[in-house]
Amino acid sequence: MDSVANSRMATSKDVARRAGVSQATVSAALHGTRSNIRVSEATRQRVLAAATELVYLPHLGAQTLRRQRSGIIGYVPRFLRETLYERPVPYYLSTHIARAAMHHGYHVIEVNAESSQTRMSEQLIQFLLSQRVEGVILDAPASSDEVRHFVARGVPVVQLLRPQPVAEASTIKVDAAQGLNSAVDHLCALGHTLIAFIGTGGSDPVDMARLTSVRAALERAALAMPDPYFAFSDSRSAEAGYRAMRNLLTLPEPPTAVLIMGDVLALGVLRLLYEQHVRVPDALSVISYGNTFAAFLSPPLTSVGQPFQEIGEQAVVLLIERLGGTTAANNIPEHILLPTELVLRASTGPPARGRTSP
Amino acid sequence: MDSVANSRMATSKDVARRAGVSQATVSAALHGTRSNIRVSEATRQRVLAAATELVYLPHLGAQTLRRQRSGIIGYVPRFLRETLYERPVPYYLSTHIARAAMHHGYHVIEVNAESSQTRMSEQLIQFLLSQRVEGVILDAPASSDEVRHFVARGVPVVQLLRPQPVAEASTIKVDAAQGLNSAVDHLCALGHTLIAFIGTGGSDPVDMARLTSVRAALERAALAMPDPYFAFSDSRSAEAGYRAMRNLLTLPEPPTAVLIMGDVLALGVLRLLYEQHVRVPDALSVISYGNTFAAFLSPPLTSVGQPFQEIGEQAVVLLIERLGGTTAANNIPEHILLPTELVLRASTGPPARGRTSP
DNA sequence: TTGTAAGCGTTATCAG
DNA sequence: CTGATAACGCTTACAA
Repeated sequence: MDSVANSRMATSKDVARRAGVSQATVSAALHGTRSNIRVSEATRQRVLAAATELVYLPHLGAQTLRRQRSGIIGYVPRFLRETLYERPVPYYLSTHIARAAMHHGYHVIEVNAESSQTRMSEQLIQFLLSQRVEGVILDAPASSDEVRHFVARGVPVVQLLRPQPVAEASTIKVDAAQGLNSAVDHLCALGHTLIAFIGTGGSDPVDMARLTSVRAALERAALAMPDPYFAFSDSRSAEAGYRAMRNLLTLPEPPTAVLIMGDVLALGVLRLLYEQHVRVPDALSVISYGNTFAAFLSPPLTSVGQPFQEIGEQAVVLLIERLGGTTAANNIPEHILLPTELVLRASTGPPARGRTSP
Repeated sequence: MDSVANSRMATSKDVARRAGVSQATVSAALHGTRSNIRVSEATRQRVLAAATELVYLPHLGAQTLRRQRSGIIGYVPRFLRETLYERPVPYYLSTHIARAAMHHGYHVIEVNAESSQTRMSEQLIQFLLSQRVEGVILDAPASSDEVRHFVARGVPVVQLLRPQPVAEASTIKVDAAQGLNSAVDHLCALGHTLIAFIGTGGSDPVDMARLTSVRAALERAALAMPDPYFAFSDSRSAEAGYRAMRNLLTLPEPPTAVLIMGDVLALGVLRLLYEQHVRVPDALSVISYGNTFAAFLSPPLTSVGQPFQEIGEQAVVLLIERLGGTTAANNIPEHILLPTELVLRASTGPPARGRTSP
């Protein structure tokens, strides 16, 4: 049991009294060399001892108030839902961001309750601003207004993966091309000639880039597939994947391989295939884009992987670089494009010899 | 574009000046009736207008300093890892906790980077304490020391799911019995007589309670299974599930149904079954305990569900109740036991007539 | 109904 | 090398 008990927590004044020094000395002693004030080793030890005895912990609010910085960066994952499968990406980023930030002496506050009511989201953004975060990382922000909430107040922003067009914000995107090229090449090398595509249609630049990459890779392999082999879903849900795959199986010549633009879509695809007794990869090869939980499915999916750790770390670095500049000094946004990479697993193999159906 | 620009954020003094009133009036006006000071509707409007024009947001640090409370509760998920599948529970709780807290006028700070080095965890706990959280919710704390870090400083604690024995902390547990009873009954009603069990051995009270519940239910159904049908794994990982299931399939009379004490274990089981061409539920019925992502697997698993929303909400309620008492008044810990419930899906069916193997 | 002033816990400046 | 002192932004007695 500690002697402090549950009364009021110890303050630096308490530590000062106990060590027989002034409050200022306590502050200097605890911040080591970071302060330009020097304190003798003897008193330094005395202060440290007093601090541990009183289990002293600085009051972050007071610190933030006095220095003009909080040492906190905000992280806003988007489209969080009840279930992890609906949007798994933010979860992965979260730990990498927190870890990287800590490494640089920052803490992360993540805003964690998404709801259909925008009001709540605004409340959460205000929470970050009221905490005086020094910068924020926004994962696929829903609107450019959301980004501007921060930039308008001079808070540096890094957008991830699906950025809004806001000039003042840095971005980190992922280049789908390499990974998808390798995916197509991989399927061709296995001997596939009937390759289908499942993805969201829409005009989102990220989605369009993926489609373009796949089309280009197929053409390069002299395998341009006719339109019916491209299934465009209206959402990224598992159900959409289920429906898309069902349609593809009704084609006169069903595909022997399918490229799916998202692990969640793939979830639905696998469910349909299981129901219909279509074995993977014996009767159909499957590759997903994302590699969030692809490794954990049955069978484990060959997948185009995104470098989540890099994304998280770079996001922190980009942000912290900008915090160095005193005012609007070298406060210019940067843009990073990170490569993707094919991860081979058990869901791809050579096409079946005869017919594909059960 | 806002007029504030990126200089320094507006303070209540700025608002006061702009509205032509004193700082105190601003405070009173913004906190409505919560302050016992009344302010005329006219000036109130003037203050509000000024505040919005300046996009004023209070400085949480200053507020925390002055009132002696932060309005923040901490949440510490445990055993977070890189991948969500290794411990999916915290993720579910997170949004429910945040939502419930906000509903009660609190914010949640979640500590998000777990690492093998304990040092980092301590840093994160100190972050919460330095933020002067008013209470914390600990999900399955790793050690009782971790709990005591908080109670020793008079910070109320609610432990979830796998509590440590610390008298001062409230707990929320789930009662596996009902759900597991229903699970066994469900399998019996379908005609199963060879039911296997996969779970961690160990002496953890939660694990033991689950095993006891299953044993009792089986006996009540006059179906006490011999020892080889109980597979005890050394971990809760997918690999452990994979190995356990592989062993069960080598039994002279393989089971026609299996109860798995965790969705992650089930992940490995499904992978093995897929590899071995054992169809679910045709050749083997599968029920998992947990219902975290059971719905998303192929086939969707019948699962014993835990009431995550309730757990999150109750945790917040338990905490906030204790914050009301001024000092060590009615500051007594409470203990809640919530029921579990069987959720039927596609992974259970009648046993196969003939032999079970491919 | 409103303004004045003090103080929450820290740190930075300035004397000693 | 160390001690006073002021100030960060806010709320709350208390006075007007």
